Amino acid sequence: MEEKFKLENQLCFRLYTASRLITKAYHPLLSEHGLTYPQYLVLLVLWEKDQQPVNDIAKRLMLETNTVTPLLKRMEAEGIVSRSKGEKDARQMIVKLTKKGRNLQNKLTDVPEAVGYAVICESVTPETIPGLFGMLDGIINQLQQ
Amino acid sequence: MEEKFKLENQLCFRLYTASRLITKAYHPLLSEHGLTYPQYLVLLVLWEKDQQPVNDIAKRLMLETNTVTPLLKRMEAEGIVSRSKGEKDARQMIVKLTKKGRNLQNKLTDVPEAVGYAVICESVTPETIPGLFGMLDGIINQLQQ
DNA sequence: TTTAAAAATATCGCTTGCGATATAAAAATA
DNA sequence: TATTTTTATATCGCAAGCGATATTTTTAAA
Repeated sequence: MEEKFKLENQLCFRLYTASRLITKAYHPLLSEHGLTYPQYLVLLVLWEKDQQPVNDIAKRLMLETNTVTPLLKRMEAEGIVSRSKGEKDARQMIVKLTKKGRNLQNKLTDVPEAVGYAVICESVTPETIPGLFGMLDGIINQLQQ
Repeated sequence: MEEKFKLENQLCFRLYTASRLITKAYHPLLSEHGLTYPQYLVLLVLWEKDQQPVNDIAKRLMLETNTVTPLLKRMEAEGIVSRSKGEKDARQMIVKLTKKGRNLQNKLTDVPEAVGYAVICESVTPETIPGLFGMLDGIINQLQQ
């Protein structure tokens, strides 16, 4: 068997696994409030800046609109956001936090820290994380053509 | 807005995005041969060691069997693997490469290198990758309780 | 040896994620 | 102004992922 095909030598498999496992770590913290991880990401975006068109949210999360649109519809059904046609540009759908969506920030105040602690280990510490961020950002930049 | 909720400070979002984008980079190389990325991972596992029960494959990929079973069924339908009941243990399903499944290794010989080159950038080089692997392995170890 | 517990798969239901494509509105061009 | 192109969303179909649960077989315990 050639080295290049070994699972241990695959960067992608590590990223894929690490990503899935962290998302899993979020699960109990988020599902308690009826949220999924991608929905939480949408909230992070809207808490930073409310009232954004679908496209801006999708770009920020580097997702396609055909992923984000149904996601937002489910969040609308949950009463977390509202969606309304843009006034200047009738093509746009402006997404806005409801009171419930805003209040979730207080309820989730411990989540970032809890997950942060969960990943701390010998090779991942406050000192090494900036380097990790830099490499992941490098990969992301390289791949978003 | 608190720092802890900013998208830029989230490790998970970076992993999630990097993982998705690399998987996307694989897509044209794999779909050409009728494969998806998770199916390619199953092939990596079986090329290393053929004839494995579902559970061993799932453990190796750190996926649940309820993800792997349908995946393997689709691969069986494509004629890439065969599935048969274990002889010693009738609960097991032994997964075996077909000739087509084995031959795919030759057809995909350029894939690992192609994707490897695609991610090389200033912060991700042959010198820094071992450090990145170490940190991702640390996270993975930490999270698989 | 019955019975209970554990292990290996599988089924179900739901949310993502995305390629391909459609629709409607705005912008650019003729 | 009429037409074409671009942009913003949305729809469709399919393959993951996974929590919850069911089924079958094996192992352990009573």
